[in-house]
Amino acid sequence: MNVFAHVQGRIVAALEALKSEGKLPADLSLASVGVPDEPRDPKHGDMATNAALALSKAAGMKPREVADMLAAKLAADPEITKAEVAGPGFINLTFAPSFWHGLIRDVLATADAYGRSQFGGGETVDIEYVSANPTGPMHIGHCRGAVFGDALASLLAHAGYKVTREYYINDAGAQVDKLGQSAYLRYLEALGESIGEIPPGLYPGEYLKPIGAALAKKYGHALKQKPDDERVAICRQAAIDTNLAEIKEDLGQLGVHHDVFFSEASLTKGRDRIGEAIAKLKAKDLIFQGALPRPKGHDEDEWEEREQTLFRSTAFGDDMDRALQKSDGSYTYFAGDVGYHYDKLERGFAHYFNVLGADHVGYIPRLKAVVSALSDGKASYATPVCQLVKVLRDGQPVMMSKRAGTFVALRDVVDEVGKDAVRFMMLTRKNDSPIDFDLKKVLEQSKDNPVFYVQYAHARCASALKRGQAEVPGLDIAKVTSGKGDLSALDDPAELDLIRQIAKMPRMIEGAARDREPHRVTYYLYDLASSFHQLWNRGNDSPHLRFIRAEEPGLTEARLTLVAATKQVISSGLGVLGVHAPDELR
RNA sequence: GCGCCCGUAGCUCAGCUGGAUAGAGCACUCGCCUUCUAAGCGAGUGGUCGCAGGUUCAAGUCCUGCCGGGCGCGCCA
Repeated sequence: MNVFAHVQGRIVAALEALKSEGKLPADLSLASVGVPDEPRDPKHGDMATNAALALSKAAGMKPREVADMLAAKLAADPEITKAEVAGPGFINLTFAPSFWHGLIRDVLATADAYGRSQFGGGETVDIEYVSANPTGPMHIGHCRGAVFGDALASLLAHAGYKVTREYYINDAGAQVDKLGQSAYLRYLEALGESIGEIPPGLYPGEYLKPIGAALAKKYGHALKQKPDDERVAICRQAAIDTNLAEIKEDLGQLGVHHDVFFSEASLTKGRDRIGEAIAKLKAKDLIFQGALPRPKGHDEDEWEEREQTLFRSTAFGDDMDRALQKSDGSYTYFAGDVGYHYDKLERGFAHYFNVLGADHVGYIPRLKAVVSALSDGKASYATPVCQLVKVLRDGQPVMMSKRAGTFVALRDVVDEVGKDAVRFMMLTRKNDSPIDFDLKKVLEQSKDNPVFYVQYAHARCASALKRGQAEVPGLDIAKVTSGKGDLSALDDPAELDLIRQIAKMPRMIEGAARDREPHRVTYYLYDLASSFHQLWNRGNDSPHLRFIRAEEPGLTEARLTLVAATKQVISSGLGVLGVHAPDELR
């Protein structure tokens, strides 16, 4: 149950009643009546609605006038104990404790389904993320997009969308040819030949050595006899396969899984989807032969004008038209993306997401142009950008340089701090803000470390339930965890605060899904954990507030039911983030 | 030069469909352990929400301009 939507329904019903009583104009549109909000100041009650303010103009009445009528109507609702008009025309609502107790029962009855919604209406969504080139291991820079894309995917799934997670493999083009050449050198090396330095432009990484060794084992000296392009093709495929397997393993350790791995090379196998896409664009008069203008910031003498096949992306707001074929006639990388998006559109999703790294922002206008052109502007296509991750150790930047081979491998980080910490920390910022990721801090077991703080709250819940069962003889734990017990003893303001926090989850999920902001889940969980820790510690100063009161089984039952509901919400919230909710911390 | 993003407390950042007195953590000051985990909790100090206009009953939030910072910008991938 989403209590905010629930109360909105009550408000609309009250307004309809006023309309039929002739107290409000019968033709008054209630579309501007929003979801009630939680007031900033708790003294203002549990929820506030600005309905009177929003309607007064259309109703031709003073805001206070509308508010007074509406408040009187709402006060008659048995769940509402107080409906007061305040300020310019807000109505502050206070609910009976039984209203909140019902929510707790609902949480436990629906369990993991609490917080889920039908917001997405079963619409299909395709999310492309990671798509790291299979030319080497994953490094820390890839991991933010991986975690963000994965969390966004499960968030949307939670909010009622049907989600496909997709990875685009760049296994065609010049870079993978260079990869093949590099692997061939490592193969020669494995056969005992002296290869010297890896030439500039090729991949010098150590990770190609085992690939070369495997090739040497499989082919012996036979590869050397084959023609150049054939042996490079063999080495290329071997390197791609191995690298991709490594990438999948790295992603698996991070808890990231894709439904579809789409090969760039496959675009022109069987059917030539690049050609088909270009033909389709050509029919729309968006393809032409021409020369690109010299971009600003380039000297005239280093600029050579060339005639080539271009896509008219300027018709869609891009800075310049984009090349589809190189001067030698082969496709550009962009042409591959044209074919790929053509294929995606053909598969027919309601929404498309393409999670990109900060270094790809310049690429966005042409992607949007292609999708818009191919779908006649009909496709819903978004390209969330993940900003850079700055890796620190104890406040000091960890130097990263591909050339020096000192980039931070994703696997090393996951091995060092664990999947949960990496995932949670990557979601503690909006995707378009840069992140500082401190390897030391995420291992701290303290309040400074939000991962720990939230997991600790969950562990405390588990501990309280366990002890309750052991220490309170008459306690029926099944009654507690199913929410079937008597909750009337839950009336302390601190307890009701925690319940109100729990009540926010469904709305939070919908808002986060609507705005594609998984980071809101982490903030929510932090706040929820904070409310729980607060209540727990109230028991230090005021023993009568402790969850477990051996001499009062009824009270214990009610309080532990609240604990069980808290545990449930933390657990399913962490589930959206792909972070484990442990029953105890070591 | 152009495009995108960011600018909120000393620092790092939240702020949801515009709503009442702008929030959290860190840092700083003070208080709390014979306790269901003090691996924590409470209180206090601290802000012209970059600047200037505009829309609105109401702007940190929407619009315009400017200032400052980040990223990107030919057939690379």
